[in-house]
Parts: sequence; structure tokens; C-alpha cells
Amino acid sequence: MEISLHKSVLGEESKPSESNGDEESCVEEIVLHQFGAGKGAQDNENQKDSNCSNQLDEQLGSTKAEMDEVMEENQRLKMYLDRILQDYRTLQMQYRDVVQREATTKSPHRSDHDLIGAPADHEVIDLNLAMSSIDRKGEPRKTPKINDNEIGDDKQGLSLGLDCKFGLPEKSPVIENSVEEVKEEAGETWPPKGVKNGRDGGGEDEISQQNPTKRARVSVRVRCDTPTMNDGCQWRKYGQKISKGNPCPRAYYRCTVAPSCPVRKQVQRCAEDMSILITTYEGTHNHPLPISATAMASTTSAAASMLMSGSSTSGTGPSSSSSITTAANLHGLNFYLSDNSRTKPAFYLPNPSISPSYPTITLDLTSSSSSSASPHLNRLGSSVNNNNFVPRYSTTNLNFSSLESSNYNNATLNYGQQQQINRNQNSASLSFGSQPYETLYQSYLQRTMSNPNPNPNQQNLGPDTIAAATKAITSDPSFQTVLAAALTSIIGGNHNAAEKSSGCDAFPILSSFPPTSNSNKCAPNFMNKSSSSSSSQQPGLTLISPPFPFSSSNKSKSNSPADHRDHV
DNA sequence: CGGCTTTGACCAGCGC
DNA sequence: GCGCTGGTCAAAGCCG
Repeated sequence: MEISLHKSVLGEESKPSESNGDEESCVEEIVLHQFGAGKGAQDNENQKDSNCSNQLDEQLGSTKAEMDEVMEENQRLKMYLDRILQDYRTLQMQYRDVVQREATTKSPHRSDHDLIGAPADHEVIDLNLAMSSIDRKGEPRKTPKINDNEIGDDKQGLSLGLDCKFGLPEKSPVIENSVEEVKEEAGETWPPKGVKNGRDGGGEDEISQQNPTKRARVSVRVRCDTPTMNDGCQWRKYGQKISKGNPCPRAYYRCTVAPSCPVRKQVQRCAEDMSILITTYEGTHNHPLPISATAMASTTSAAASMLMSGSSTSGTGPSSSSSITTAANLHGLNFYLSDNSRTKPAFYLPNPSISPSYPTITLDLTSSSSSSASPHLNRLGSSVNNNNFVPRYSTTNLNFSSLESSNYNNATLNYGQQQQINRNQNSASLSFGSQPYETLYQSYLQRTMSNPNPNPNQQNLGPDTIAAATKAITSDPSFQTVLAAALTSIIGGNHNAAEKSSGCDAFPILSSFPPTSNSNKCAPNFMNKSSSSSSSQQPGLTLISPPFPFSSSNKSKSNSPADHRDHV
């Protein structure tokens, strides 16, 4: 490196026209000297020559110093990456140990569930190590008991998704954002299997019967006044319907970026709050995405991936957890996962106006309220109850609350803080957020100790609970899994999406890497210290959802129910 | 004129 | 079997 650099500098002699400044004059002097100047001037020339070589040496030295700095930086990054990988492997091994222990004893992590406050009532599998576990303690449970085997058998809630995160031990737990692969493995194509239209025909029935639950949907809730939100993709409307329980028509769009793209989306206003636009994505793009669409696509894919793996009993989708967690960390979203694939009676759906026929994960970008997603959940739950909505499938709620973080170089993960469960419903909840994992547990303790119970349904943790939570955290493979996945958000290198989102186009996302000077103009709270002061009170979504640049690309004139054909 | 939206019709799944 | 509902198709119309 050094030699070539030297050569390069010296090479300027042969190309004086490309040089400039002192260096150029230096070269000229050397040339003059070579062609023989007057002898009287020779001493002077020698001095000039010396000066020139000094300048060259200085330049060379500074360049060398620069190179050294770069190499140092490179070395540091390598070390950092090694450390992360090492941590990840450690966590992975621990997780495997736990899995193997479970397999041998055939008893689930009973203690974990006990610790987190769901020892006896179960159809609630609460993986939230924060307050929700406590708040349930004092309340009567209406839900029937769940036995340990149910947890172990993935029949309930989130346990399935978590268990599948890294697949079986023999499966490579390599974490990568291979969402597409996951979904392809899941047999996801369009039209959705099982929603066959008679005109479609073909041999998809077989697949549908084999994999009836493999149609993940990712629902995005945003506050938006325009008919649809600009997610960067090109969509063509192909239908509109009035759905039950919502006076607002539901519009059906398909992706037109590629003719064969199977991705479709449904757009509908929330019946409870007309300002909320619910966009439900289904399918995986089979074409390169516009830059502006990658953020949303990656998020929805990750969410869908998690959902797929979570609802899968075949162990497909080993990378799901990383995907979802990465997405969560990146975007700081609130995730509500409604895993409708289960056959057990279930809880509520985050979005009752959307068909409960498919596993759905909801990314809530509407949390502008003061206390994260919990009130939202409450509202949804109560509204469902009011509507006597009884979905047929179980629901898993994932809340990725974004908390203040001061170190974006670290894996961002919050395993705790807020989350409230609808008690009469089978629920599993898991909270994440943006938090340096080094301070993860400490923050968790601080919050649980000092948080004056922002949610009436939440209670502070006592010392016993903290100790219990400590044990739960350290022994909970889910936590370890999530942590590993969070690390993946660094290892996996999500800077692509981050770069692309720097324009604050449609879907701002977080980056695990330091922001550039311009990249944080729409950066989420943990990258933007100016906004971080409020982030602890206003969960990340509010902060990372800048004035959402929705477009009114949809020229639909029949958004009004009166215009719709099915409207009575 | 091509692309898109509108909208009536059709089909499948599900509950009763 | 029937009715309800969600989802899709495709012809007609609209628009730039």
C-alpha cells in the first residue's frame, strides 16, 4: 500500500498537468533541473529541489497517516464485528442448551412463565418481562388454563414463533434477512392458497391444503388523510368492497411494478378512527423494488417472515426472528401479531375490520398517544368486545416500543416496558424496543422501579418481581433469541435500507449504524438526540414517523361508502 | 391510446 | 342447503 502510494505520488512527475499547487511547481523545478539549468543557479535549484522533496515527503506522510487511520478504523470495526459474532454464538449455544434441556425433560420453561406472571392462567403466554405480567396478577382470569404441553407444543401464542426462530438445533441458525426465502419456502404465492377463485383453477388447491396457514399479512396502521399512503411501490386498484363492521370501503390493490408480482394490499380506514389508514400487505415482491419502497417492503417482509415461521409447525423460516427483530429495531415499530393460523379459540384481532382468516401482523405507526401501544391494545380489545367480534384464531401481540438509546452502534433491544394484555383473550405478548443491549437489563430495572405505572393496567414491579424477572431474562431463551436477533441487526448490515430511507421518503427506518449528517433528519428517536427526550414517553413510532409523506396517488372517488356498490 | 379506476358479477369459505 | 362475507375478475368508463 505504501509503495503504491509512493509510486502514485511520484508518478505525478510524468503527468504534471494533473497536478496542481506546490506539487506542480515542484515537478516543474525537477524537470528544469533535469534539463540542466545554469550553474550559478544550481545551488538555488538544489535548495528548491530539497524543498520540493520535503513537500512531497510531507504529503506522503499525511497520506500515510490517513491510511493508518483508515486501517485502524478498519481494525476496530473488525474487532467489533468479531465481538458481536462471539456474543451471538454464545447466545446461540445457550439457546441450544435450553432447547436440548427442554427436549430431554419434556417440560417447558415453567419457571419463566411463573416468573413473568402467568403461572396459572394461560392461554396467556406472556413473554413480556415488564409490567404486563404483574398487572395481571391481581386480576381475575377468565381464560382457562393452559398446560405446559400446550406451550411446548406451540399451540399458543408467541411461543411458536419464538421456538422456531432458529429452527431446530440441526438447522443452521444463520441469521440473515432471507425473508423472501422464508416466504417462498412457505409456499407463498399469489393468489393466496385457500382463497381460490374459481377462475383461477390450477393445482394450488393441493398446496393450499398442505399449507393452509402460510399466508402472512402485514398490516400497517398509520395516520393519514389521503386515500392511500405512499409506500414507494406502484399499485393498481382492482377492487373495492364494504367489509363488515367498517363503514369505510376496503380497496384492493396489486403491485404493478412487475406484471407477475404477487403482492397485493388492502387499504381501509379504521372504523374507530377514520384518520387511521390500515394498509395490509400480502405476498412477497418478486422483483427489484424502487428505493423508496424497500423500507416498507423490508419491514413487512420481516414481519411476515416472523409470522410465517411463528405459525409454522414445520420449522421453516429459521431466520425469522432476526428479520423481525431487525425490522423492529430498525423501525421501532409496534408490532401486533395476530396469528390466526391457530385452530384454537382466540383472542382479539388488532384490526377487526380486516379478515381474520390469515395470520396477520400489525405494525402500528399511529402511536402518537402518550403511552405506547398499550392503550392502543386496550382500545382495540374493548372495541372488539363491543362489537362482539370473536375471531376464530389466536392472536399474538408483539410490541416493539422504541425507547431512547444513546448508542446506535449497539444492538438495540428493549425487552420490557409496557404491554398490556387483554385478559379474557388468549394472548402472547413480547415487547421490544430500541435500547443498547448493554444497558438493557439495567434500563429495564430502572423503568420498572421508577415508572409510576403509566398504564392503569400496569403495575410497578416489586423487588421480588425484579428478581424474578432477572431470572426470567437470564434464563429465557426467547430473550436470548431476541438478543441474538438484535445483534443480527448489526451483523446483517441493514444500512442499505437506512441509506435509502435517508430521503425520508415513505418509510423511515432506523439504522444500526451511525447516522450521517443528513441521514437523521428523519431518523428515529434513538438516532436523534433532540427527540430522544420525549421518546421515553412517546414511543418510537411517533418519533420515527415524521409527517408521513402520503400521497394521494389513488384517485378513487368512491371512498365514500355511498359510492360503493356493496353499500346498502 | 394506454393505464387506471369503477363496479357488477362471480366464486369460495364458513356458519347456521 | 342457504345466506353472508371476503376476495377477485373483467367490462366499461375515465383520464392524461
